[in-house]
Amino acid sequence: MSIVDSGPSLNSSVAAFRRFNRVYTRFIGVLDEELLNSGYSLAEARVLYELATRHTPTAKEIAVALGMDPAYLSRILARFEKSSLLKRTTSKKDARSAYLALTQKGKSRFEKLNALSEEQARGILRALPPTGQTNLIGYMSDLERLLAPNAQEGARYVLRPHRPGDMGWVVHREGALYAQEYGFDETFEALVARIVADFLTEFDPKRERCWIAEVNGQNVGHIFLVKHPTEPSTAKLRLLLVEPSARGLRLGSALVEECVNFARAVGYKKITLWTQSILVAAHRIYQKAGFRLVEEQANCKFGKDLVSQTWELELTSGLRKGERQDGRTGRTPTNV
Amino acid sequence: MSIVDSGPSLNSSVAAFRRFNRVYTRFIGVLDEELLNSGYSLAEARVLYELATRHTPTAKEIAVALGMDPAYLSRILARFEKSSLLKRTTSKKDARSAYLALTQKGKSRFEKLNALSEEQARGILRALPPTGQTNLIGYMSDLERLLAPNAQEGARYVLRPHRPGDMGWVVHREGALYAQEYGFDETFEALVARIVADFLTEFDPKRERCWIAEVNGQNVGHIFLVKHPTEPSTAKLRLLLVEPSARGLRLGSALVEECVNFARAVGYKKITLWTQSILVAAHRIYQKAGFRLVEEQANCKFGKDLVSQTWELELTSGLRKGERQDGRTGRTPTNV
DNA sequence: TCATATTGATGGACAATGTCAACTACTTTT
DNA sequence: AAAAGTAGTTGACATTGTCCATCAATATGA
Repeated sequence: MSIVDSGPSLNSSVAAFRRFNRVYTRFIGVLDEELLNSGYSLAEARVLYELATRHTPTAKEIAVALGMDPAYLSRILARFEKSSLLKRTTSKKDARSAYLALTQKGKSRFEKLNALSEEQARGILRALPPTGQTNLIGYMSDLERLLAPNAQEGARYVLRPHRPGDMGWVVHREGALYAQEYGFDETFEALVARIVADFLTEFDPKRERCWIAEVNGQNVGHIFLVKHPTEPSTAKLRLLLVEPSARGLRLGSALVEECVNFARAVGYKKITLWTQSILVAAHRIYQKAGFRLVEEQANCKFGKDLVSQTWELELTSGLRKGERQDGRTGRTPTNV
Repeated sequence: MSIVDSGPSLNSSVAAFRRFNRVYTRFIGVLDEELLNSGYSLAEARVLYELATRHTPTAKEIAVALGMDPAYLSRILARFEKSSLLKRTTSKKDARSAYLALTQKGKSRFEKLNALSEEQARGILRALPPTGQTNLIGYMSDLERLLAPNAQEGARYVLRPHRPGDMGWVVHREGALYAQEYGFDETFEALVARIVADFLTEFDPKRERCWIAEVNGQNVGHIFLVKHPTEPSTAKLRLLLVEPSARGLRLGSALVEECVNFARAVGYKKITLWTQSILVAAHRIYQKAGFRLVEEQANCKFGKDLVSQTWELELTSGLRKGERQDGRTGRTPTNV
């Protein structure tokens, strides 16, 4: 067929790109159709959304945001005002424009519409298997980032304690990621499984903790702080991981910092951690947090020749959160 | 802000999903706007596209594909015919419908439009760095696959052996699902973690196996067959799970059948399994596969009062795949 | 076999959606 | 202070899409 491109990869990328646009146009069309039962047209619904989510916008602002004809918008706004969903206040700075704000009634109408759309989205997400859900959201935010690189602010992470299923997820990601990036074999995944099993069965909430990092409701990283098996005043930091998709958020440092603060708060005198020499990105994080490399040892593990390392951080020095031991800041430790 | 949901993670997934839809709606809008200089309306362009890429479609076919009002389509087609872009041939099978085909002129018009859209796509892709390009296309086709799962096939599953990361996934889903549906506590997840750790470290490929079920590339179920710890001629079936999203595909039976066939093939005489009385759906599957309940025992596990069960299947009877021991078929076992 | 749906396609009427250009009332620039 | 520009509005109008009724052909079934 002559329409279908042939040849090298840009062409087939173009074809894939266009096909996706067709499919997604259709998909959005179906979503929108369902929302049309709400009594508002699509254009109205979008305007309502912008009105509700912005702080006293002007008409211009909304027209630009939605790529909408100002005349058309003007009429929609007039309609909203007439049915008292909207109040306009003429700007004092520029008497030509007016600040727009929803009335109580307008807000409640929006809430209804919003709930409808949310319910719809929820339905779609629930119909997918959990990995499908995670992937969907992941791909979407990746795409979004590629298409609108400026509006990045959406990527804020949240740290939370572990929940049922999280330990399995930890094993899953450690196993998959280290196999993919460093060729570790399945004995590594088995080791992680044992570590988390022990963590769960011997968990001491007062002196141990796991943090899970989420972005957009998806797990993107984790870290553990556990008691040292023999030394009561020493804690072990374990299983630090940050998903490739979440790199660049300083999430690794945030996780380590969280651990160190907790360890200090519950009275540990020292934190040790065990890692591999090839995990260079992690070393920078440990270093910045004040850990020092104290031991190296070559060994053959996880199907690879590796050099394992032990790092330590003394907590007795009176250093506070944010201060460094690596000498890169000029500040001297002060009192506690 | 009152629109932004708070609370558990499905909500923030929903928010991400909706945000993406807004962003992409806008993006497609911009793309479409540019194409409007071609002299054809959006609807016309889409119809033209369908006409060009299908083999002598009927109007119905196109209306369905585009989710379009048949009357509206009818008018567009009439316009096309009038400007001789289109030829209609009344069907001999059904004189109500007509086969549609572009004329030479129609094809050339389409080519122009197509070239325009292709140029546009090319422009967008070229503006991205090469990795961005690859990623974009990758994310798009992944998304597509998730949203429009293989239409003609329906939901077909694939069974495959385990890969790195799969054991973690097993723990994750067992932990999350049993916590959610039956309120099991974290000791259950710990138990599963130990089981899979042992499976990995003592794995005997000749006599043991794990099957992972996939639908659309997403894990949706699993099962394990392992050696009995003491009886060499006995196998243990473990960790059968089917995701809620994949129920109704007879996946559970397929997984058990796979296990039983494998056990028979490598010479086991008996399969036992350990389960809980509350897992009723699974029992039907075991029963259908010929297992019999041989023992029940009340105990307190996983934070619940439970009755655990042992089921057995004898493999010595010469039964073959597909035959039953429950007497529901009239067939008598034949030779093997 | 004959009455009764059902289906594919179309036309009329009409509502909704969107566009263009002109205009008002202001603000900024020079 | 004139000229140019901007936010918002209005009228006229074209486009786009929807609903309903209808027609002819076909399928269904007592």
